[in-house]
Amino acid sequence: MDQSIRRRAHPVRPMEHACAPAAAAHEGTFADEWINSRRPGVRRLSFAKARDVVISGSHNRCIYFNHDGWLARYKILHKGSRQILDFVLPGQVFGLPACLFPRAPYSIITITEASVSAIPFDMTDNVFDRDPALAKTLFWSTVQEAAILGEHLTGTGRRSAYERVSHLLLELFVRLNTSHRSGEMTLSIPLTQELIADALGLTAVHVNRTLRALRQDKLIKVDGRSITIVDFEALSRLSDFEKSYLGQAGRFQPRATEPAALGESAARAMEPWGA
Amino acid sequence: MDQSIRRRAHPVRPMEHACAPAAAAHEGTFADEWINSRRPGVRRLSFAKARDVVISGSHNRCIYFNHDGWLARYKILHKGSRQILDFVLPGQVFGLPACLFPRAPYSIITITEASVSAIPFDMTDNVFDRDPALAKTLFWSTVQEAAILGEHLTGTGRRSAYERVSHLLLELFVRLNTSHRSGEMTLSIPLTQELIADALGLTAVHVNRTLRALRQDKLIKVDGRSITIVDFEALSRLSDFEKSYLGQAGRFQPRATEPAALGESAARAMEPWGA
DNA sequence: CGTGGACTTGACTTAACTCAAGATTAGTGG
DNA sequence: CCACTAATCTTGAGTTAAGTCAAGTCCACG
Repeated sequence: MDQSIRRRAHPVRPMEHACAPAAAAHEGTFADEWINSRRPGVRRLSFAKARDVVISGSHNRCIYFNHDGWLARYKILHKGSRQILDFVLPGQVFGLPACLFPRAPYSIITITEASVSAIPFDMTDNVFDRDPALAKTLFWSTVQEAAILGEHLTGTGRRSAYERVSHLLLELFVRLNTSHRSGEMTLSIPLTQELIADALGLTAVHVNRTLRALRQDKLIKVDGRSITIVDFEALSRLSDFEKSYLGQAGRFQPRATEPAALGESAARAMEPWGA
Repeated sequence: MDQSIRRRAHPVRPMEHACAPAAAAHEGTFADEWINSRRPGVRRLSFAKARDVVISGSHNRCIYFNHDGWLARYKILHKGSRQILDFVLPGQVFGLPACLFPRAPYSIITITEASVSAIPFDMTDNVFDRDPALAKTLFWSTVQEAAILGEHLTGTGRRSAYERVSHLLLELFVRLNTSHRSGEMTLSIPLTQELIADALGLTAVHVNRTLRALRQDKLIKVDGRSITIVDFEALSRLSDFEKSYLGQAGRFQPRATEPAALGESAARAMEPWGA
């Protein structure tokens, strides 16, 4: 049966996708404290939906920590088409290349409302010596980013639309850590079909048809902006999904509002360096 | 011929080298000395053409420094198709993810004969403290890799075949530093049309037709394996080429056999950290 | 000097795109 | 809370860029 015409039981608002209730701006989360303890001068910022945080071609003096929103790294070509390189999920660091290169190689836009910490960053003041923990985190996040980009490149280069959409859903599923909640195979994502299309190098129209096909093949269910993975195994097989490229965690911190989890996850993020 | 069979023909010779006894060539170049002075235990290895140096899914205990060959990072999908993520040029470091992840996210194969240095690498022994220079180099090379992957992703996702081929040629031109030699717009590349196709997410047949079109449009000239850029400006414009994503150098070291150049370039590679 | 790899080209197919028009849904102000 | 508007989603019909299949040619090299 066609899931798309089912009425949604619960209206979904953007912030609810974002893994955390919107914290009051001044009410510092644990992540704030952690960051502040190492880097004075950190500012907390709130962005509305669809705001550019980093603009391609410009130079930045901050890197950012995303607390609770979704963002997208993207490029625009002269013909006007957009390629989304990757989505930035809660707990991820972003904006590093805009600091390292004289001109940021891509823009970063908010997909939902987002509150982020802007962390002053200057490579010339020898971060590697002064703050090795930060350096390691940045290193690790860059390594992860490269792995994800490689996987996305493989997708746009060699996978069919059907495979690409499947792969993206599985990737998001794993990165959102939903796996914990055992049987729960439903993910709530704030992505429009157009965003999905731009991430996969397809058109929105074709993503629509592809989702329909996946529904009809009983591999997924769609209910508004929430998607249920019906047959994880089949999707993995058909799309060559192998989650190891996502690393242990896939992100730096699972919940902005769960101090314990942060500590745990930060430790895990550092693990490769024996921290 | 059936493609899946042809693809399977990629020689896969598990290396007995993995940080094992040095194979050959004791005449160390300057690069050797430089690397050795910081990392004892470095071994010089020689690879024939079409040998896998890193195999997807395996774990490594070495990173590699490429002295003089060309290599390609690639993935194979279950249908047998191959996506080349990027080419490794002389002077580049590679193989880091195979050390950091339990399973290497991609394979790396030699395109030409190549002599490389295998550098024992263990994240758990706190490289960041013990050898900050190496850490910085690895960081920088990863940042560069991510930028290049992002550009390639944009290509396969949103550019036409015509644009992709143009863009690749310009990228290689810039990365090979040929720009120095003023008017000289000819580059000699060891790539078959099949390799180009696999890097761009196209078929070899279509790359062939595309090159013909570029020739007919008087944008390039092709003479065997050497290609001349006839109209750099036009190619840049049509393919949205903007070289800044390649960073200053694009690589760590221009020539393994040019000590002076190495020092110069290594310094430039470190520059972002004020080294 | 012949054999396999790389390159060419033609004829045909197809996955994905484009255009277009409705149907739903979400967001806004009154 | 409703009405209005703008996104977003959906589907059909026709187009096209790129793929597939096939049959050569041109070599480099053992």
